[in-house]
Amino acid sequence: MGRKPTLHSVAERAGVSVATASQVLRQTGRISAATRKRVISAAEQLNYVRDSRAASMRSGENREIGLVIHEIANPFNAEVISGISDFLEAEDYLVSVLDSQNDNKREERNLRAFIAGGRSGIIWVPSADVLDQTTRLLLTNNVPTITFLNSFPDSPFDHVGIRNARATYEGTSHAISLGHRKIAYFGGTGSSYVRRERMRGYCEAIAEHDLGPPVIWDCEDTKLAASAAMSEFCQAHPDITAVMCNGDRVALGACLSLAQHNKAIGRDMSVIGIDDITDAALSDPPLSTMAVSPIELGRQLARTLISRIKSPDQPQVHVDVTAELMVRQTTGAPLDD
Amino acid sequence: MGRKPTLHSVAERAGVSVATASQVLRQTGRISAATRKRVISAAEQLNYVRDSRAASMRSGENREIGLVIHEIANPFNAEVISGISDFLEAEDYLVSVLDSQNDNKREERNLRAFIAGGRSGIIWVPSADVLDQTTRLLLTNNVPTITFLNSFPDSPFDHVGIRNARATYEGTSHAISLGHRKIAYFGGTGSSYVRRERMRGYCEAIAEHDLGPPVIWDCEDTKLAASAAMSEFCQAHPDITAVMCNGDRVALGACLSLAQHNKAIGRDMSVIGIDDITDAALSDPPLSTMAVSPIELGRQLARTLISRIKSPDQPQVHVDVTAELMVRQTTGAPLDD
DNA sequence: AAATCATGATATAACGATATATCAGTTGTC
DNA sequence: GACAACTGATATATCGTTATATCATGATTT
Repeated sequence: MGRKPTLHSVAERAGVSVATASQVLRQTGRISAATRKRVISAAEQLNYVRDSRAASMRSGENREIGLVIHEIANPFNAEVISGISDFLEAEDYLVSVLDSQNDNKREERNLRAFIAGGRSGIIWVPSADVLDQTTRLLLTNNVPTITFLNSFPDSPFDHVGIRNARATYEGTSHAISLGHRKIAYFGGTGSSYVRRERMRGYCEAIAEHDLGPPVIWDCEDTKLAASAAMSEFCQAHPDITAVMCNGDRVALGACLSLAQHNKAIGRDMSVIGIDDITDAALSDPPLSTMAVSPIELGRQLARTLISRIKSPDQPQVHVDVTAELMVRQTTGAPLDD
Repeated sequence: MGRKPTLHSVAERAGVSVATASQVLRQTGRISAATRKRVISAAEQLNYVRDSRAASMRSGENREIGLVIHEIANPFNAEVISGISDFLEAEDYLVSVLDSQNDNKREERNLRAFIAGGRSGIIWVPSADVLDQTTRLLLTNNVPTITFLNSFPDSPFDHVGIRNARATYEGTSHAISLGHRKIAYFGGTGSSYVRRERMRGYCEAIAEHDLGPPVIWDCEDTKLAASAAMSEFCQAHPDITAVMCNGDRVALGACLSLAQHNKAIGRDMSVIGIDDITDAALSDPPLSTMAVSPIELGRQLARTLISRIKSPDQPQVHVDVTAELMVRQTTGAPLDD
C-alpha cells in the first residue's frame, strides 16, 4: 500500500469517471442508485479520505476554523476551547488550535499558518502586544477574524469577550457591601485591554464610595507568582482587608500564601476572583468569584463568527458576556480593629 | 482589497513570471540580486502569504503536524502540548491541536481531518476505546503516526509514553518503605492501556511484600469525582493508610476530601500521585508524586516522529520515559494503631 | 418521424502553488 | 569562429479536487 488512495483510484475501481465519483461523494448531481452504490463501496474498500486541500482550493469552501490562543495551559482558556468546539462542531466546522505562548512573533507565525491554510475563519486571543503587521496580514488576506477575550487599540475585528469593567466593579462592590474599606486590585502585569478594563471597574467602585486612592499590586498571572506576591503584599499593606484579583488563578495563588501564613481567608483577608474555573469551587476554601460561562462564550463566539462569514461586509460587532457574582467562602465581613 | 494576493499578483507587480517569483520566495534556483529584491518588496507590499494547500499539494512537503488529544482541559495534557510544540517548532514544524473529548467518534473525525489536510505526521493520544476502522484509515493513507501516552492492543504505531508500571511500582514501594501495609490503588475507570499498566505496577509491589489482595477503587478522572469517591472510600476501607493514585488530578481531589473531613494528610492517610502537574507543588499540602518531565516527553516525541517521517520503513519504535519519585508532604509514616 | 426533454454520465478547465525542462544571451575554451 | 558551459529567466505540466459545459441515450411530445 505504497501511496494513499485518491479520487482517481476510487473512480477506477468503481469503473466510472472522477467527475462521477466526486459527485457521488458530495451527494450532488444526477446519479443512478447503482453507480452510487459502486462508488461508495469502492471508497470504503480503499479507505479513501478526500484531500481537503484540493477540495477547498477548488471550491473555495473550507469548513475549518483556526483558533490562536496565547496559553493553552491556562485552565480558563482550556475550558472555553471545549465550549467553542462544541458550538462550531454543531455547525459542521472543525476547530484547530495553535498556542502562541504569549509571544507576538509566534502569534504572527500561527495566524500566518491559518491564512496560508485557507481557513474560513479565525478566532484569536490577541497577546498583550500585537504587532502592526499582524493586523495588516489578516485584513489584506481577507479572512473573517474575531478577537476573543482580549483586544487591542483600534482593532478592526469583531470581538467577543467579558464585561470586564462591570465584573470587577461588582466584585469590588460585593466587598464594600460586606463592610470592607481598604480594598486592593491584585495581580496581572502590564496593560492589556482586559486588565485595563478590569482595573477601571475596580477604580470606579472604590471612587464611588470614597475609599481613597486605588492600590494596585502587579504579579505574573500564575499561581506560583501570585503566592509569592501575596506574601510581599501583606507586608507592604497590612491594612488592606480584601483583594479583587485579576483572575481565578491569581486568586487561588493568593489563597495558598494566606493559608501558609495562617491567615483566615474570608476573615483576615477576603479574596475575589474572576472566571470561575473548575478549581475555584474545588479549592479549600472554595473561591468567591465573578463567574463567566464558557458555554455562553462559546455560543456567542460561534454565532458572531458564522454571521461574519456569511456576510463579510456587515459593520463591526462587539459582544460582551456578563459575569455573575458567585459567593463562596473566601469573602466575608472584615474583622473589627 | 477584494481578494487575497496570490503568487500571480506578486509576480505581476514585480514584472516577472510566477516561476521566478516562486523561486525567489523559496530561495532556490538562480536569480539575480536585482529581481530578487523586486519580488520580495512586491510580496511585502501586498502582504502576500503563500497558500500552503497549493504548495504542499504540489511539493508533497507539508511541515505541519497534527496532534489529537482526548482532553485539552486536562492540565497534564496542556503542559505536555507546550513541550511538544517547543521541540517540533525548533525543527520548523507547526503543531495544531484537535480535542476529541474522549469520544471515539470525534477522535476518528479529527484524525480524518488531519489525513485530509495532508499533515506530514500525526501525534495521537488514543481514547480508551479506539475504533478498528480508525487504525485502518491511518495505515492505508500512509501517514506517519505516533501514539502518545496511551496505546491499544496490537497497535502498529510508534509509541512514546511513560513507564507506567514502574512508576506505580515505585510509588507503592515508597509507601511500603514508610511502613504502610494497607495500600489501595485509587482512581480511574475502565481499562485503558495506561491504567492497566499502572495497576499492574501497584499489584506487583504489594504482591512482592505479601500485603494481601489488591484493593482498587474506581472513580472518574476529575478532581470533583475523586473528592466524592474518597469520602466513600474511607467509609468502605477504614483500615487503608495509603493510596497510590491514578494521576495527580485524582490525588488532589482525594486530598480535598480528606482535608474536609479533617484527616491529617500524610499521617492519617498518605497520598501519591503521578505526573507532577504544576498544581501538585502548589497545593496544600504539596503533593508527593511520580514526576514526569513534559520537556523529556516532548523531546522523545519529536525525535521519534521526525525519525519516522524521514525513514517510513524502519521497524516500530517504543520509547518510555521514566517517572521520578518526588517526595513532598502528602506521604509519611502511618500512625500506630 | 422530427423535435423536445430528461437522465445519467463524462470531458475539461480551473484553484495556486512547485518541479522540470527549456530557452535566449553571455562568457569561455581550443 | 565553432562549440561548450554558464547565467538568469520562463513555459509548461502537475498535485487532487470541484464547477461547468457537454454529450449520448432513451423517453415523451407534437
